[in-house]
Amino acid sequence: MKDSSYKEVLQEHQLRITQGRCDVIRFFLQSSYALSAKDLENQLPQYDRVTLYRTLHTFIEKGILHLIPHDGGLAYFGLSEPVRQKLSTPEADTCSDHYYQDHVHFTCTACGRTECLPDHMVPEVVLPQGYRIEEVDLLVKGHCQLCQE
Amino acid sequence: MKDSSYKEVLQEHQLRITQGRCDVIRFFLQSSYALSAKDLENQLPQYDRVTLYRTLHTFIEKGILHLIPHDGGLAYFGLSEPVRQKLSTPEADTCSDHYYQDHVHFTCTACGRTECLPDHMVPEVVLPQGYRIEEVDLLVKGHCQLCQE
DNA sequence: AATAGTAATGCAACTTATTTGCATATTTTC
DNA sequence: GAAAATATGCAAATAAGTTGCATTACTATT
Repeated sequence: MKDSSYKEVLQEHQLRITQGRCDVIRFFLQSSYALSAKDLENQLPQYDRVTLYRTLHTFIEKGILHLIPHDGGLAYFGLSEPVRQKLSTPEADTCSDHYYQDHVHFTCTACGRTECLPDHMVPEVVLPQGYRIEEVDLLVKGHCQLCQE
Repeated sequence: MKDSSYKEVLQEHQLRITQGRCDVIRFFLQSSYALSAKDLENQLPQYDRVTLYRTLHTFIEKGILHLIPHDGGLAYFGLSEPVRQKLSTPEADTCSDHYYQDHVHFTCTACGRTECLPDHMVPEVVLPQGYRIEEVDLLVKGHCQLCQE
């Protein structure tokens, strides 16, 4: 993966290109799991904690990352699917954020890791009159493939 | 609602009956929304923060409350459905925790409140081979009935 | 009803997560 | 390459949640 792809992602979102932001995106891209601020802190010790937090916020705002709902404690983040696709298959047309809002998140109660399961769409939800749905998250807990006894 | 009902709930879960625990249950029962530790702290200032945290943990362990996944840093809690039903309609048979694990949670992005929608069950989820599902949460975000413009 | 055993509470202090203000350094634009 | 705008780092603050320990309150039993 060339740095130029990261640059594109940042530029498309009106963000300045900095080493830190590229490193953060790279780290997310390389991870199959959702990451917390703590994870960034551990893996990118060359950057200040505060910078990492601010980068996370900026990326959430811009839609580069999404927040993954969880039971409390740490906040977890995942690369948004359009960005991951763009960076994984640079040839592909970015077709922006067409449908990929809602997918399944899986948290393993054994190893504690959370992953996005982008191939599993969330079934249609019907709510009572008067509710306007903006986003749906399906959170599954259990044991992942690696943690079966 | 008589205090005797709260007592029953506590007794059924092998917990000592204290004023604090009764007050916490009452507060959850009166609220249509999920509550955080902060909410308890504000509404029940006669109790120490630590006591409220411990009460929440105990109630989660015993199944009186359930944790509600959430985007932010705070943990949110809701009365578990069998308990709510028992306390709302004391005549009804408690038929314990038969099916009521998985329901829909709705968070309003305008007023910020989260509510349980116990009448909306979570649809069956199918994951790839090798995953063992233990629990499913469906989290919907949007505007609630009171927050339509 | 008194009591002994056990569990719950309050307080102080601690840890961990996250945020804010401000001075400095880095990007971008012209 | 200089000016304007934005990002970073540091220090310090706030906020959420936890732990240890002494004290108090509940419960089962006398």
